[in-house]
Amino acid sequence: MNTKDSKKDSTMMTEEEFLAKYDLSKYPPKAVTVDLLIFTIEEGELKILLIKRGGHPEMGKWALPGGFVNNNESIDKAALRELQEETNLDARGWLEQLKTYGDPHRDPRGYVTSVAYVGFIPNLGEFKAGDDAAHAELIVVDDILNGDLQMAFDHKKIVADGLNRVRAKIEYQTITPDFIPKDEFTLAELRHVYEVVWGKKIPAPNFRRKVLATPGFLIPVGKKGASEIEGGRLSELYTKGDASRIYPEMRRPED
Amino acid sequence: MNTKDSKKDSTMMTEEEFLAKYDLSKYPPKAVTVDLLIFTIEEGELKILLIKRGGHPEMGKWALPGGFVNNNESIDKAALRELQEETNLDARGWLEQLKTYGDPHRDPRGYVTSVAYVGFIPNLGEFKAGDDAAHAELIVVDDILNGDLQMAFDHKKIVADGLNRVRAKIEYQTITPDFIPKDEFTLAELRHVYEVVWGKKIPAPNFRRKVLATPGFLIPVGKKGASEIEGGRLSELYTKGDASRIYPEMRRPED
DNA sequence: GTAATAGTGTCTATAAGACAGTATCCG
DNA sequence: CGGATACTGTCTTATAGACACTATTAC
Repeated sequence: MNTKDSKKDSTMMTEEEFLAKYDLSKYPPKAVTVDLLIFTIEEGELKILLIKRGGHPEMGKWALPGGFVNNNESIDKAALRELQEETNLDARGWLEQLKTYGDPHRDPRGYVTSVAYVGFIPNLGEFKAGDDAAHAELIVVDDILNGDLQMAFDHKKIVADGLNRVRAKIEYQTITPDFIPKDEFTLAELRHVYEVVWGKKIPAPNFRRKVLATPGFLIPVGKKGASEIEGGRLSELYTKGDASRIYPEMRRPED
Repeated sequence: MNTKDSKKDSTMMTEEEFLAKYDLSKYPPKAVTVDLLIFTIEEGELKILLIKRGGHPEMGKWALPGGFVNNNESIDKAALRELQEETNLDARGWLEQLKTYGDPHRDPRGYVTSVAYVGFIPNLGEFKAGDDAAHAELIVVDDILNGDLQMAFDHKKIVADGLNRVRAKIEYQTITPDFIPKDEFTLAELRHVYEVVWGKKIPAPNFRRKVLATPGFLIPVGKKGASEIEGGRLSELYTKGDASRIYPEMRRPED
């Protein structure tokens, strides 16, 4: 680490240029926001929390909830704060960074850099009533991607990216129990999460074999629980275990 | 899409408040940078391009190459531009967004939001000589993570995240041919890429079976090529096919 | 009883791990 | 020829797909 040497080597850039290059004030400042993709399952359908824009631009169109990152908080922290404001819930379930979108033309007001987060909150319908949530609604994801719903900015693309992430993530991470609004659940309820997220039916016996063969995924409670739908045999209840990976991955049906 | 209705529903926020909330000038501007994690294989070792900092802060420590995002370019475009400046190469191989790091305290000069990109450039040693590359060097990744090399800011953490991404990515994406500096290559050379990135030995016969069983991964050229190392039988040459996924994934040895 | 769902068992196909044995090259 | 690497074949084990069959519940 001989800094003297490294300075002398700098034939292609003087120290002055180096400092100028790293002077924050000389470089174009940008707005940094977080956008939240909050998935939930309601009435057997995969939905996402959207807000109908009341101001311009893009007035009347649907947008992802979110807001600006303050100077005294990390981006992750800003995402959790916005989540709390939008849903009245602390981070239950699961929340992680998806991707950052930045382009001169995605917002007409200026260069907005927006860091998108994906999350999953069970039972969201009961809780959404935050300050900012006046216009908030749960919208069926399929209607966003394949319907004629008007989405603001590039938010339709972000929803598509987020859905891909969730669908891929549940193949190898044991996060699906967090998508169920109860601590104790049946295998049918867990299977239902996979079926709704993937939009595919899964053969029950093979699903059972796979999840029970993954050590630490599920812990049997020893009690029987009622099926959600009437009729049929009572089923065993399970809790989430401490394993985080499913290996080999859970396979997603093809068609 | 009745905008009149949605305005009337807005009991918790007036239109004025809404506009104020979305006025860019009222929110804290931040510097946005891109950081590049450029991996390469040189002399059988996995290395990454680093720059020894000639200015303060963190003078004398090693940092990821990168720079500020201009107002007339997207973040992706800025990453490609910096790549060109640092390596004198257009985007060969593979480059994708990794993650965004933003925290009030990660840079002492102010709130710097930095969008990290991971990439892989074969044969980098021959090309790195860009304007900004005066202090650039290829550093063995293991020395960064497990050695006593001094890294600036949170860049050690970013390198760790990037390595995990690359290691996971080559399990299911057919990007490894891009890590070889030739269009026509042998199976041993491809296997070598996996072994260096994972830091694990792979049984050759099983590797061969797996990659050849993946349709569209490799196309036999019909010629024989010399092994890199002296001695031994000549091997068949292959080109990259048009498949992008390996399914089921290539498994990474455990120990 | 019937209808409906939970759970078991099994047969088959696919894929991975391990490794012996053969082929082809260099010197 | 020997040494080295490329390639083939095969046996075993693990896992997935398909699906028949039994068990337990509500009515």
